[in-house]
Amino acid sequence: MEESLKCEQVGLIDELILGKELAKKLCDHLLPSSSSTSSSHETNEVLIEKIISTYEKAIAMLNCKANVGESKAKNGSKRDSHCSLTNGSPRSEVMEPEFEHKNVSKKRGEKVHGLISDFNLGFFEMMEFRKTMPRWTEQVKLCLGTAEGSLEDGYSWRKYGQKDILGAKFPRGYYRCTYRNIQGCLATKQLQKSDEDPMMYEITYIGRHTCTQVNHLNKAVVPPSKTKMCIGENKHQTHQKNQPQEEKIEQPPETIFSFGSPALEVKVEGLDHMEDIFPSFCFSSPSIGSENEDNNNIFSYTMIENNLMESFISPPTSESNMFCHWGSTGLGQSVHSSPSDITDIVSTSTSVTTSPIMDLDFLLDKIDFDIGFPINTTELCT
DNA sequence: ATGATTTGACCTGC
DNA sequence: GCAGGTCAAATCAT
Repeated sequence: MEESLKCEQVGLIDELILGKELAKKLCDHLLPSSSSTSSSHETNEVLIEKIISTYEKAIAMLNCKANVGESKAKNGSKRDSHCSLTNGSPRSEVMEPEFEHKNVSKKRGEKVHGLISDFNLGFFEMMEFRKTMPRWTEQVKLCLGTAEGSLEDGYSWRKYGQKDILGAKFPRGYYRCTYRNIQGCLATKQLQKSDEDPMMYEITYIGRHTCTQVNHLNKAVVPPSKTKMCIGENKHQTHQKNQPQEEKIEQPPETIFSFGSPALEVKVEGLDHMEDIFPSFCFSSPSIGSENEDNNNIFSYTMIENNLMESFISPPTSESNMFCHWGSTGLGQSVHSSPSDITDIVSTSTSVTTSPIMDLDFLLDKIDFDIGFPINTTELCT
């Protein structure tokens, strides 16, 4: 049993490595600076197909493993026998032909979800996954004249519920990633208005985004740093008037971020590791890169899959390629965006750049698990 | 017509 | 049994 698991794991790793190699090859073909600028279209197509096939195999392996494991693990549960490739919804039932339809809630069993997630986790894996999802809380203060919509964090959320919470004046809003069904992204957040200060919101994020949303790179909420971050030109006026900056700086592990607009102030709590939020985009600066290097190697498989596939398959809609340009040597590489660039980027969060394809250096760096964020946070904060 | 939000009902864990 | 979290039909907005 253990051996077969090992085999699967090795096979999975092999597939992923293969994908990486193929992506590199493709990069060589596509990069203008590469030796072979005369890229053969056919060859590129073949490489792309191979890459896709590689990741499909890897997914299949994961599915196989998941389906085998879950049926054993959850035999006692009311919801057993529902191991299928669902979109992750606990109440979604997409049955494989060989599975009996049992114990389906009268109401909710009626509607069978047609969408099968690319994420392809089995039902019970999903449940377990949710339990272990990273979870952190931010406190966001809105200033006067700022619409609630300004709480947006660069990700696209869809509200799926609202609930009165015991002891809270205001109901709690439940949001999930808009791309949940399309890309299987399980990220959710809960928005709770503070009792004391209606302008203060507590946002609880649950789970990482595995979807490909480019907006968040422009508006990213939480660039990891152990110190306060100020992005933008208003870095000295972005805090609550009655709260000195120094006081906040000395409050690790809570992290406070302010943005170009004075409208928002963000505190982050409950984070053990910054990579919990940005598994693929650890905002390490060259100056702090070394100490965070280990953490930066953490990379979500689904992020690889989603981003990579999206890059090759989807039409180029990237808004932030200039923001994501890594040097090919990886971690802590040269910053293509100067602090002033970043100011521009943040302040024009809705602008769209016209870079035709996702930067391949960027892609490769991700594949190399050497992810660094091109912001020198310490410079910005001084 | 399509997608997002609202809201009452349902499910689960404590 | 209760509270929190989620679903999904109904409704609203574009």
